[in-house]
Amino acid sequence: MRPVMRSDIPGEKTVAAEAISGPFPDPAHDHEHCIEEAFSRAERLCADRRLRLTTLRREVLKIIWEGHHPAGAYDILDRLKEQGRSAAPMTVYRTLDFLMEHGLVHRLASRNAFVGCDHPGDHHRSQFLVCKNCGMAAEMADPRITDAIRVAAAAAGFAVEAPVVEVTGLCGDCVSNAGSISDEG
Amino acid sequence: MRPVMRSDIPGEKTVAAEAISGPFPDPAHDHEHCIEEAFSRAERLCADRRLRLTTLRREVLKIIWEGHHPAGAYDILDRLKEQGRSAAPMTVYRTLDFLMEHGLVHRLASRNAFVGCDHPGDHHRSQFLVCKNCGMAAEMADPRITDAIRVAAAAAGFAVEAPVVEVTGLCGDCVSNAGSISDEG
DNA sequence: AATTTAGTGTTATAATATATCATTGCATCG
DNA sequence: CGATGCAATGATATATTATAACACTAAATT
Repeated sequence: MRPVMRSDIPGEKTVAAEAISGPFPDPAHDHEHCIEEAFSRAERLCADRRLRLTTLRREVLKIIWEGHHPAGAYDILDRLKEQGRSAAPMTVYRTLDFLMEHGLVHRLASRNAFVGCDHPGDHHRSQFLVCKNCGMAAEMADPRITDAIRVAAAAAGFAVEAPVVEVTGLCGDCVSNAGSISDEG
Repeated sequence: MRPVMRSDIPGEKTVAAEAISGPFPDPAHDHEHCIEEAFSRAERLCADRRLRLTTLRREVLKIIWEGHHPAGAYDILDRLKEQGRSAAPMTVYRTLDFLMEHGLVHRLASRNAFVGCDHPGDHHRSQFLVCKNCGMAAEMADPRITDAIRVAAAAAGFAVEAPVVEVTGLCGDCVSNAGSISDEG
């Protein structure tokens, strides 16, 4: 409920402060921490499932977690090449398939782009908010949305399997800064 | 929310019977009638707005309304060519842009495909159910879904502009016929 | 070590979508 | 009516996103 405010400076940086404030990260949050967390989760998940978190997979996961902006497959490819890795589109798509299969990243159908998931593992039903100004994406798992969809679908005799909910709009920061330049991202 | 039943034979064909039964059309419905209705609506809308419903636009709209299955841009292109029309991808995409701009068709981002809209005009917020077995798509405009999304977004300080809701699953018919062959479409 | 399987490299191509400029056709105005 | 302007279409080229198929390597299993 609390609006994201630029005045929330990370100084007394409790871990929780970054996690529970809402789906969008604070603009001033410690992103290195996000990345570290993403890797701990990925490592734990792969260990549990006896999966191989190879160098390539780590590299791709890292690139995706460079920001909270969805990354296109060919953007990822370019970054891999910059890092000296010989890579082709297949390299990227195969790796993304692996990461998606295990819930470590999601694909945004409305943008043909990929974004990291901060609670991988369970095959959850999530929704995405994507700011059309700064490009930031946030994931929610709101049961009221899921339920509303399931109920409406059921009324049509339809059995839901894979709901896609991707909402374009303006994030709190960009609403506040409305009118100013659009190069936040 | 009466289930769709094959026993609804079109004989005493009230206009309403086809329209209000739910988002999915009856499998035995009079589809010619759907097409006619789609064209009356398109003609009325274009007349109202002083738009030109040209031959090309009619052709594309007709192709899209050949069924309730989303059609890919290149499928539409192929059909146009079959009809003797000289056409290139641009032809199709331009025409689709026009039809979408005026709400006559919608694009399904999760399928890169286009489907006719049976209540064009208002810039409505609709949701789509797409059967993964028979491929049929149905449009809903359920305010509970729209509201749930808006409320959840607002809690994140996010202002909704364009919600994309596209649900894959099984339609009533395909749930009923579950286990049988999957060539309904 | 031999075998098997998962992962990656590589090349080619498919599928979807847009940019740009030329041409045609329709509407309107003088 | 013909000149003018603009909307629509034609046509060519190219960008962007994604997959197929096969060869090779590395890791796990025996």
